[in-house]
Amino acid sequence: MEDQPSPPPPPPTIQFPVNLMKDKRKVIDEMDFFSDKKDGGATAEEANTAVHFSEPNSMLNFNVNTGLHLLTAANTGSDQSIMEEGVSSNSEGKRAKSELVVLQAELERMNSENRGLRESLNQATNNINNLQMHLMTLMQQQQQQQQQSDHDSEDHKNVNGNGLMVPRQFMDLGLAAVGEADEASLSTSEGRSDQDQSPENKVPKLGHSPKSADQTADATMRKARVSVRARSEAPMITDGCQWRKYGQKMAKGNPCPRAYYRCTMAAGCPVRKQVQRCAEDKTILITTYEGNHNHPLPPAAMAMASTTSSAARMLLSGSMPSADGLMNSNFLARTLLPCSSSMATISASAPFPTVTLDLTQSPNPLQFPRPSNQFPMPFGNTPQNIAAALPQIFGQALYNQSKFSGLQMSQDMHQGQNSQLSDTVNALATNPNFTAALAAAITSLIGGGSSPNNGSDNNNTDVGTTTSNGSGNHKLNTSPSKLWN
DNA sequence: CGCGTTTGACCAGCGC
DNA sequence: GCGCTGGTCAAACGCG
Repeated sequence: MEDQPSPPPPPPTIQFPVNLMKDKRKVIDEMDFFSDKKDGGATAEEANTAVHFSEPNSMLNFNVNTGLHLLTAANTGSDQSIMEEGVSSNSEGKRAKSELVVLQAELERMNSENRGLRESLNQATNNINNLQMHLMTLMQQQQQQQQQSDHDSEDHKNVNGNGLMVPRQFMDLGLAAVGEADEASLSTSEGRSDQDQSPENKVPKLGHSPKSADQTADATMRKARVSVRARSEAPMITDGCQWRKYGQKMAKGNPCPRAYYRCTMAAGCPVRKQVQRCAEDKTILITTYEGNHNHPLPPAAMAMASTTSSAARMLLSGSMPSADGLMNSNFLARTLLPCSSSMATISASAPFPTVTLDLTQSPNPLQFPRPSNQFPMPFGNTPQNIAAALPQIFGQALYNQSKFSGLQMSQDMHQGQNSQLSDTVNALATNPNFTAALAAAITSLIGGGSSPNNGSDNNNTDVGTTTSNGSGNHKLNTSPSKLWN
């Protein structure tokens, strides 16, 4: 795929730079800095940035200082030019020129600051990714150990008695290539259909030969859904994909119509989503995803795909007909957010098994020490960004959950056997890096989500989408009332 | 004129 | 079989 270029225009497939570049509020702020006369605002912004990311301050300062240095140089130059102009007798022209030079210097300074901030953003993003990868690595190591023990116990099968579920299948799922490899791994390399899909674990009416197992897996995956609840006044959340609306229906029991969208990033992509406002609280936007993308995805979309596929897999793998076998939401919640609960719930009573990620709840349960300000960058504060960033936070967690749930089932919830896993989870949960990053991100998301100002249409920042994504969303934005009635 | 949205029609599944 | 509901299709429409 296209590696992200870093030219000034926002790369079409990368979320964060797009956010940064397109966040109009940010631009306005910068404009304010500009007009306010340099130091005040910019310094505050930089300071906040440094605090937020707990990045090596030196690095940030270095970046910023670079900008300031350039500014200083520019100013120096301007001073010189002013001095030179001063030799001439035309004071009016001199003043005008000096103003122009000052403005140019300001512009240059702002550009430098933008560069610095962008670099900070990239660093923060990398840090987040690194943390996720680190977490993944730990999980996989843990999982491999668990596998081995399970494998040993398999030799003495039924010693454990239950042998309900073998978590192995979860392990092989790579998060790295969620996009296209997602489906591939799902249908091919996992080889899960034969083992994992033991009759009692299968989704009803599915499962035959290995070949058909692929198809059934797809079909099943398409049945599994991930629902995201987020407060947003925008008609649709932006999640990194391009969507085309193909229908709208009035759903029973809800005065708000339900809109149907199809992924248009690739021909034949089976992914669909439904967007509907909550009947009780119309500020809550419920977006339900279904299916797996059959094409490469931008990072933001990959995150969402990760979420959906992970959730689907979780459902699939734990897919016993009964709900109780499927989900132990307490465990899931605990796994997901050790300091919170009930942000992720799973419903088996729905027509299709559905994972619901609820971002509408108060951030209070999160007791992480949070940065003084919100994570400013990768996910700005907008509802769209919230939704876009959400899977990045939860996708991994859900993915882990899927493994945990499988483990849990396989071990029949014996705490003794889970202790190792719990230790890992606890270790991760108490890892300052992990918790700080997670907390900052989540609090940012939730805090932003509940912010009343965020739903304004000008927040249609096309988070991480290809630039043309705006077209669909934009049009919807122009007539949000349609979805509201 | 192309593309995306709108919207009524159509179809399938389900319960009675 | 009938009606209800959810989901999809496709012609009409609107916008840039």
